[in-house]
Amino acid sequence: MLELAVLGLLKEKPMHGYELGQQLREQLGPFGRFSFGSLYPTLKRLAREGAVETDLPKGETPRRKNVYRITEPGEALFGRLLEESGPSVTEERNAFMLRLAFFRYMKPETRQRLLEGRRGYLQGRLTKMAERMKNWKDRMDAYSVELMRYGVDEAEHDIRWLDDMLEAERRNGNGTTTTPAPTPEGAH
Amino acid sequence: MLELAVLGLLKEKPMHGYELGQQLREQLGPFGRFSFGSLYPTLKRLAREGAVETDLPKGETPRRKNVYRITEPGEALFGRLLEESGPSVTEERNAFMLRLAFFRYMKPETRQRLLEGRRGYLQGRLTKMAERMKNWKDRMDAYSVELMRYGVDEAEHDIRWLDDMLEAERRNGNGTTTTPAPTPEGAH
DNA sequence: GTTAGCATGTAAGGAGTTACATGATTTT
DNA sequence: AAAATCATGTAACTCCTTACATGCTAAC
Repeated sequence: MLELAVLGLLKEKPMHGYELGQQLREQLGPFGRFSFGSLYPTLKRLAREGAVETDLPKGETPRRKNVYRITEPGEALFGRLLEESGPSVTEERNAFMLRLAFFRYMKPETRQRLLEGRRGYLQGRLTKMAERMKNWKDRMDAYSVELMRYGVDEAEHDIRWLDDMLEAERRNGNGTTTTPAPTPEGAH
Repeated sequence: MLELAVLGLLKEKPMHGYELGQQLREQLGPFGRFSFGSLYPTLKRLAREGAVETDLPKGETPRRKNVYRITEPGEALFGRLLEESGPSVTEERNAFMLRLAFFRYMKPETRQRLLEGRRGYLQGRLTKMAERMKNWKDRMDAYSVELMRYGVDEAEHDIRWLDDMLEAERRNGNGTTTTPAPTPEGAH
């Protein structure tokens, strides 16, 4: 999570830790909040692994602004983290939203896979919730009902939203790159 | 988090671990997903601490359905966890939503405090995002823009939603009953 | 000249996951 | 009788937070 976010932000431009922390808050907003207590160790680890590097003279103890930039192995790692998306990515909102922030770096088919994956997950939740609403002999209190209603509304809203994004994906050359699959669907 | 959820669910009725797991998924839906790998140890810990109990003969090795029920110390703990809400509760959606699921157990003033707290937090985010949108000389790609738009829309939607709930709180006697009661079911 | 924010870091620990392991019961 | 799902549990581990500690730099 943090690793992916850090690498993604460093892809845009080299930054020092504190600035990265600010960018994390600004850009990802509520979808992924990290403290400096995890950010700095993550940067050091990535540096140790060679995924990022800083321009320190030699064995200098840096202090005051260590600017990191992503390396080629780091780019490769970023790519792997971005593509390797298990079910957690479609099921956890924050994980999905973080990926969305880096959609521009994805292959069109990965984007589509993710969008459809999340859509499917939400559709499934919606079905389950509808069932649950029907046989709500469950004496639910007003607040639980409200919580459930919120969940249903959000799922419906997000499905529409995902559909819009999927359509936009299709409009913007999806056929230019891969996806040779004919898939003879009827007219639109 | 899990502790609070478990105690809250056991307040409604005694359950065994597996059933608790199902209820967690059903009732809390996407706002808080827990695995059995954390649920069982949590139950054992709560039992050790005396917050929940099961009706085991003596030192029997249970296996197959251990029904737990909340104890008085457990109720007290639940109450404490519910009231002791730091900024994380207003800032983290899942934490807030979990509280909402147990709103009926809260004092009206706690409910109001929480609703207003979250409203304030969202309002603050909205202001920051608006600023950021204005000076978006930041060349943001379409996906990041979409992510930001989603965040703004959601915040605005949630603020309206919270306002509705706050008004409903005010309408329903703010000083009448301290517990709207979970429907006392006369059945056995 | 002192408060606020910038900048970096570490240690201890909390809270949960994944993966594994086992066996009973129900459904097909 | 096989497969699914019910039911419980443990061990190792991941990831991140909290709290602490330090010192610089800008603003008031």
